[in-house]
Amino acid sequence: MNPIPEISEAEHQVMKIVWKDHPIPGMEIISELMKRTDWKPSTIKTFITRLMKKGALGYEKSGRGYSYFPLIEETDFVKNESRLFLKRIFGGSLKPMLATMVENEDISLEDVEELKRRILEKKKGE
Amino acid sequence: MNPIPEISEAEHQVMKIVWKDHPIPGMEIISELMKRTDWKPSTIKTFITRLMKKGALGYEKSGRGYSYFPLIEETDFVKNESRLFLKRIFGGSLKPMLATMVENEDISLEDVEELKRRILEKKKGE
DNA sequence: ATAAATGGTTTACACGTGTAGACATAAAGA
DNA sequence: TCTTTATGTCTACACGTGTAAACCATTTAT
Repeated sequence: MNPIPEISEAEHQVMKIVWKDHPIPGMEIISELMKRTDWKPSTIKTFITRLMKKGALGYEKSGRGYSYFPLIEETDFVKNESRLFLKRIFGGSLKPMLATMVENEDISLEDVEELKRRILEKKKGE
Repeated sequence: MNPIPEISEAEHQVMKIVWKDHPIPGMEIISELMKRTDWKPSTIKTFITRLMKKGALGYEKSGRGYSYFPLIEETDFVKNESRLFLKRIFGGSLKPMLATMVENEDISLEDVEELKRRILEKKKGE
């Protein structure tokens, strides 16, 4: 996986649309985002341009304009952000992070059982 | 807990020093941070000032200058950042987040057992 | 009392980000 | 073909952040 570029919050909104469905025409990105936000079309265009400059989006001709597609995988992005968060707030150690999350968010015993299964699965594969 | 102000990455470094030991003289914050970073004293002073403006640090006279202490709890900050992260990257749901973390970071079965104990403890207290 | 040192306050500047208008170009309709 | 319309590019600006020098006040040593 290529190094993930820095993606700002607003840009992330754009990426989420593109990850969901691509290649997607610029026009559709805009109308999709205008449902959820009160950004003007020019604002969204700026974000798309910036994402292309950052190497996060690629494009291809389609109809009157372009269609866009992701150049970075959502899973890679999520993995990267998670690592950064873990490092930034918990010095990189998972345990205190899990403790905090469990302390403050809703989680059931079944969820933990599932987690256990996952870990077993993973260890088996190694 | 009062609403947590936005604290930038560099400012967070300052907060970590102050959380560890307070009230702490400005001078000590500076020498402590100069060990870990290559920030100039003026840079660190800027961060301290901004944190005071944001209501994250308080101060009291001590010796020739001031000593500083946190106005927000580290646990509140961590809780807040965790929520924001969860919301931003995982739409607020804990389960996919845990799955990702477990998938990509090292975690042992014992850790999960401990997690289970914690949850039981918490549920008991409710 | 003056000078030096120590630490706090003001000012500065570049870069990313949120925000968006103005401008250009190409396609489509009259 | 000429005008309208849709879509992409350029320019703009304020605010936060990283970065730091310059300046000022207060204490301490000479």
